[in-house]
Amino acid sequence: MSETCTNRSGMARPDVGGSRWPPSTRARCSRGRLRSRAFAPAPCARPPDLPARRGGSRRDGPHVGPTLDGAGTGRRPRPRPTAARTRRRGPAADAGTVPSIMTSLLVTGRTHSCGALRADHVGNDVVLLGWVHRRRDHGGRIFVDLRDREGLTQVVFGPDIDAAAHEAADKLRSEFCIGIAGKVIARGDNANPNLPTGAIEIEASTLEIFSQADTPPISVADDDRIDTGENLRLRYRYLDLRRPSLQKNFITRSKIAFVTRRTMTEQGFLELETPYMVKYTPGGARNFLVPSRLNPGTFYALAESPQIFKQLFMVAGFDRYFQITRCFRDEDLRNDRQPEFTQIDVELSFATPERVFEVMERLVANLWREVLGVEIPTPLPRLSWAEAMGRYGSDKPDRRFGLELVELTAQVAGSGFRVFEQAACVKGITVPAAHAAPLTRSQLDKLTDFVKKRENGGAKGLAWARIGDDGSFVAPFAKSMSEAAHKAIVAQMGAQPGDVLLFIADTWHTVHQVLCALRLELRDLLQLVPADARRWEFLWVTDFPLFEQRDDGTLVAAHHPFTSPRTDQLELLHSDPGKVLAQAYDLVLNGNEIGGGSIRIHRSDVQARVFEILGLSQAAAQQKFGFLLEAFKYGPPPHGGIALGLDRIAMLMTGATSLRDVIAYPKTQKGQDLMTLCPTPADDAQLEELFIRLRPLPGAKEGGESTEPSA
RNA sequence: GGGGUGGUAGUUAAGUCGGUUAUAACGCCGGCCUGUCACGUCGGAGGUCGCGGGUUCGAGUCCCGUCCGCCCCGCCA
Repeated sequence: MSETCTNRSGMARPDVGGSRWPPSTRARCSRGRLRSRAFAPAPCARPPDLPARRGGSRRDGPHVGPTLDGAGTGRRPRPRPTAARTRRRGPAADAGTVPSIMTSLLVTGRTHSCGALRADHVGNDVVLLGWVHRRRDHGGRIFVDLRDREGLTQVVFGPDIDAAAHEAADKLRSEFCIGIAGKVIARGDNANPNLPTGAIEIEASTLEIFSQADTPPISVADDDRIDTGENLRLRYRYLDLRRPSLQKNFITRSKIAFVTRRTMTEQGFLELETPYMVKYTPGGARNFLVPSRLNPGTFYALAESPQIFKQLFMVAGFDRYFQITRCFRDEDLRNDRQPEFTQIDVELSFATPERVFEVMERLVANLWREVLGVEIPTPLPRLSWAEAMGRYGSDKPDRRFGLELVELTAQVAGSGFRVFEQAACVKGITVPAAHAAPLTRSQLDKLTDFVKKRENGGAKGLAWARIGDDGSFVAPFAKSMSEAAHKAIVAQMGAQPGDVLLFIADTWHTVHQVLCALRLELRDLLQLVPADARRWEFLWVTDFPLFEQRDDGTLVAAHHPFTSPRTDQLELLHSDPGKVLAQAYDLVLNGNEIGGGSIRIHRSDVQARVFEILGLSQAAAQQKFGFLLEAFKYGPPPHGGIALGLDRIAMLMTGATSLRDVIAYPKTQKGQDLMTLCPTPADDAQLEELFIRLRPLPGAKEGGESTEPSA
């Protein structure tokens, strides 16, 4: 990267060219004092009418709370907004003119949420507290949709209901935070069937404005109607989070956490905590580093996961552990990846894979039943890694649709078609006639381009065939291939008239990678999974390979180095370690990996052999994991566990399309928090205390530019 | 590190081949309105076209650089 010095300041002020703050705030800085006076609320003169006293209160005049212009007559000098950028709305109350809290509806408290009232409540005197969602002013009637996290309730103001409250309601604007007191009345013919509270409304006798609001940069009321840019949403995250759709997500997320805690506790698991600041572990995901002031020159790492600590809990005899915990990984972000994320972390002693599955299946069943009202049949289906790869080309197959991969290598041997004959592996997908209509010649050309792309696996090409109504085999390469091969392919793929057959011939790896990508592309292209279909295809993928081979031929742990081989394959560990299968498993939902785990090694001889295969010397293993190996000298129980990605589960359960919609304060793709403008350079004094000196930053000019934030 | 895509009023977007005063909707401000519920209606204000540089008589538009958002590869369970 060549932009880091400017980049450093850019981190502090992402939009270096423009002003960081919206015009309204700039206006506030220069004219705030004057404007504040104009909007100074009147002190509260008398206690509010409490609902119980409402009957006799109207004559006394309502408590109108602090109003915008005192008496609302505009007698106070009100500076005319002259500059283009001046906003109408000033900041909230000046200090010193805050109304006495003793007179506030705050003291009365709310009687109901804004989503609670129904026809049954007609006649009740109620107090509601919330935000102005929308205001509709008809002169003699002002309607306000009052919003809190539970819903919307229509409040109506009128001169005949309460003149002063009606007059004050004239000043209400979007997102003012207010309280109202009044009587629930039936709406009769005017009921709004689109609102759960639509059968009733509140005739407001009291209005209290807790705080005013500038015109918000994000329209809370329009919620899903306007797709506000991600940068604005993140800068004003607290407004974004006011949107009912996001509130729903976080209410769901909270339920998920609650049901998890209850279900795990019911199953005998203890909720135990592990440190976030831990020993740096090389390998795996990149760690965030935390310098230690008390130990100059040394660093903690932020935990990638509680992995080792939960295993030590097993050594400690806690038997069953779970934790809803944050994990930190300094890797590039994605739509479904954040640098800090939350895991449901689980470990149990005397574990077998089935015992882990049983526990997690109960959790899944409870979550879907209690959060979504959906029954998930258990046990969940299982598929070995080898079968998943063979049938779907993926270790996290989306099984909401078919299009399974069909092995054709044997069928095309000796077919005469060189492209197929010479390939190490040939596989195909059958697109049934019912879905094949969009696969026109030009569309097939596009799919050919698709499979050639590097990110999709980089196949050399896509071979296709169409089965004619008479069963004929129609393909560009048909004449290059024997009739017998046509028949063999059709038979193997179970092709019917009208079907379109797609083939990839290449290395085993390429064929599976490409067909996996192609399969998912066809899912979207042919709309094989309707977006509104709430289908939940869970799957355990089991028996992962213990090791993966790197390009240089060395083996690395596919899961992590403490993963146990299958007990029936300990011999292979010596004879052919590359073939050893692990007691490792993933939980997959609709093509998303939502969890993964393994049975751990508890035998020191097996662990030693695995380290040996990984090329880890005894000394190196001792240095990295000495404390764990030492612990395993003292009677470790056989154990294993799993971690579920809470964020991804929340994303799928809420139907959110991004992790950012289920994480309250997420980071951007560059890992920045646009609301707090983080990260920022550190004070030199702070660095000095840590004995840290910055190296020249990439792109820095000689002599170095200031890295101080310019804001 | 790489590929793609976007940045125009408070917001969401349009802006043709480089050419008059940069449009629209919503929002905002003022007036009217007693049954709306995305209220209606009349009037008004509102722009550093992300930023910097260049080409040109002339740049929102073309070129170079840069910042930021998003999607993806690499990376990462």
